[in-house]
Amino acid sequence: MARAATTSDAFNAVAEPQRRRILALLKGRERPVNELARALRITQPRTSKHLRVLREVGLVRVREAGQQRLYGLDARGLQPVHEWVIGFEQYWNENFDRLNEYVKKLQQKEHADAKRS
Amino acid sequence: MARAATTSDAFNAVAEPQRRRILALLKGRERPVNELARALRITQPRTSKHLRVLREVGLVRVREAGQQRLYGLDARGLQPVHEWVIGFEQYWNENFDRLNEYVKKLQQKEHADAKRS
DNA sequence: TTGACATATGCCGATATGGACATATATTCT
DNA sequence: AGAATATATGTCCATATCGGCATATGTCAA
Repeated sequence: MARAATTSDAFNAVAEPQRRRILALLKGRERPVNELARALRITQPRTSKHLRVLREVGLVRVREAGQQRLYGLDARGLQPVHEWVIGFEQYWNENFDRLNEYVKKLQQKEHADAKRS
Repeated sequence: MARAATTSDAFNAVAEPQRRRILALLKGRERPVNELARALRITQPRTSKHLRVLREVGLVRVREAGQQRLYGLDARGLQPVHEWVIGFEQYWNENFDRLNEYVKKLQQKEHADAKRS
């Protein structure tokens, strides 16, 4: 076997910094390829290829507009990512850590009390 | 230039399905490598390598426990991912779409009214 | 010390990528 | 039709994986 394809899902599409920047640029309004390329300061072919990946995983859609193609954001594909990561929220939450320690201390105290009696 | 390293940040670490599964298995309790390998049905070396990546980006921590090494979740590194994706929430939200259309219709109506008067 | 068990690494092979460049394709203008 | 503009693709290169396998390293038990 070999390396897994990174083009297959939103997680992988979004793992590429440039692609994240493209998505950010598409918030709110559509943009033609060249505008994106200029904004990102990368070549047009490269931009097109990143857009292709984003298109294939459904994170952007294209609309023909004369000579140019307007790319627009379709953020629905990001929901799975959000749902996955949200499943870990309680584990990075500071409050949770504190609660956790609090509970531990309570248990230790109980233990000590039990011994004493 | 060549392909960008995927080992460098949480986004990339999490782009790998097996690694996501490992993180999920570490919710709540620590686990030794072999247990993870068995649960994922992948070889031990492979498991160790994925754990190494996760360790390098700080998503897991290790604790020596005699012969074995217990891996535990450190989800704080997932916060950047969460924050990034949350920035797109309004764009995939159905309510937002509806509101959007509603506004458009209002504008059209206004336009029509203006013409009529 | 020797053996069993748990993990981490090194090496090799196959392949997917990201990037640069040249070029094909499509559309608009003159 | 021919030129200019906007995009998409194909090819080539260098490199970063992912996986399997063998093996080094470390720990505990007899």
